[in-house]
Amino acid sequence: MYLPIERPLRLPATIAQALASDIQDGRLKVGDKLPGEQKLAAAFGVSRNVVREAISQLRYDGLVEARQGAGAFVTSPEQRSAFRISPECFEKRRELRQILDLLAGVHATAASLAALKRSTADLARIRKCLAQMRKPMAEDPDALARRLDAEINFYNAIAAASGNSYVIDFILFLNRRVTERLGSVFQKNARATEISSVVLEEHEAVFSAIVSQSKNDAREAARLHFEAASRRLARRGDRAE
Amino acid sequence: MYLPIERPLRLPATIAQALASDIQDGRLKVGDKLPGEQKLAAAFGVSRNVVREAISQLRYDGLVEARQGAGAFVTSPEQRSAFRISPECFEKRRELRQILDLLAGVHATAASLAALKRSTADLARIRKCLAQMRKPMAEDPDALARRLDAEINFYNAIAAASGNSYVIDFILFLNRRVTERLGSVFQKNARATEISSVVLEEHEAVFSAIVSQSKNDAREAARLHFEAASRRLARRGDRAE
DNA sequence: AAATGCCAAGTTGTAGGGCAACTGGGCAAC
DNA sequence: GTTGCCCAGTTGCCCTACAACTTGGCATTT
Repeated sequence: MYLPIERPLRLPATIAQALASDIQDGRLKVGDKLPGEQKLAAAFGVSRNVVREAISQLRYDGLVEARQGAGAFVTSPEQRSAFRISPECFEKRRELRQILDLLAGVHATAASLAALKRSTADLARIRKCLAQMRKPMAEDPDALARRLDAEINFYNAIAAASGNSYVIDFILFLNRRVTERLGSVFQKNARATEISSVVLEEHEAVFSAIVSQSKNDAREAARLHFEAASRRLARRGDRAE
Repeated sequence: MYLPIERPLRLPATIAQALASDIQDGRLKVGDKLPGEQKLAAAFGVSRNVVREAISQLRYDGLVEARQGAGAFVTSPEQRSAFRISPECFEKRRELRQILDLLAGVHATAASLAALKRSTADLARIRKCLAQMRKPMAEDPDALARRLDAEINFYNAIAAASGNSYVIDFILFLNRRVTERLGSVFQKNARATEISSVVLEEHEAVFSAIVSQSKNDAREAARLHFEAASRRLARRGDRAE
């Protein structure tokens, strides 16, 4: 019933964010030297350990580079070692649409690869997810969640069949977050407990293309679904906001 | 002339990798509690601070979740908060091809969006990069590097014109690494100081589609270029390895 | 017996000190 | 001018201590 209460950010994370936004907003430029750990500790009023953990996170993302004996320096954007999408990015609907655009291309690739490489076991798993989506759902509070789960599983299964671990990880990484957020959007116009026949046809088109191993059709079908999803999100946005 | 010598990994990073691979390889399953920080410190023979920094990195990536007073627990893969591609992934040619497949889809999206939204200023920037690629290069040691730079800049400029910050970041994040690695592959058959007319035509097709604002053509042209690049890499692999 | 309140051990979070390893700049000797 | 050295400053690592918190068990109460 109740969600776990939101815990305040720890000190290292707070300081890491502060420093990261200093870099992002240009208050610290590429090549600049960060203040020493002792000075930062004094400035933020925390111990040096906390500052060290904060800088360790920045270094881990490749935002800064620490040279022992010299200091920590802001690195150029090209050498970041991670592509991070923080949870807040999913809040704004505009951001969400941009992420959906990015996802569309990756899902298209995944479907295309899956059409090429799918095993019969892959096919069985995907078919099972599709059957789950076709089935009408009971009208209980979890109906929407289960519907979204079914769609996630379907596309995760397709990604898994692609055999490309980077595509798999990327889709696994984004799918649940995006879908959870989409769910909260849909929930406002609370009537979407069932997958509309239009959407279902989009999914089935992807599946049948994978069955017949036609990679171009699969790519197009996946792309069309996610572009349509993006448009549907925009329309709901027009109505709701 | 000499490259800076390779520095050994710091202790926290080493321990973070050890723990991460324990999770990756299933020695620590989802929901498991990690050994306490003191025990880990004793086991690795380091101080608790080092262990803390290591766990801080894992937590930052969402691999584990630390609850004060309870312990650190392995989280499920879906809630990872970052998509990370470590530098080693670019070493193996097979991995590189998989990354190229992923990139193809994203670049296709970028080109498509760029065709829709490009301003005349965007167009000018992209055109300039294209001209840079057309120009024959002087035969000096840096020729290959400059050639690759020109191709990076071209596709970075297209990404920038897409207006989608996630697409931009993702492409900026991957392009340079992939291209550097491609460069070292090409360098072995040292003769690629100039962009072949075939490849140049692929680039020009992308550009002209963006000029004429035909998003479908742009998407296809970009996809075809990166798929062709992947095939070329595979062929070189056959010869060289 | 069941529910409640409380305590104690264990764990993570933060503080603050200290030393080793290293860097960069200035200075003296050559 | 070049070399070698020293020194202040910085990061990397270690140590101890305490605060904040969780968990499980025990005692108390109902």
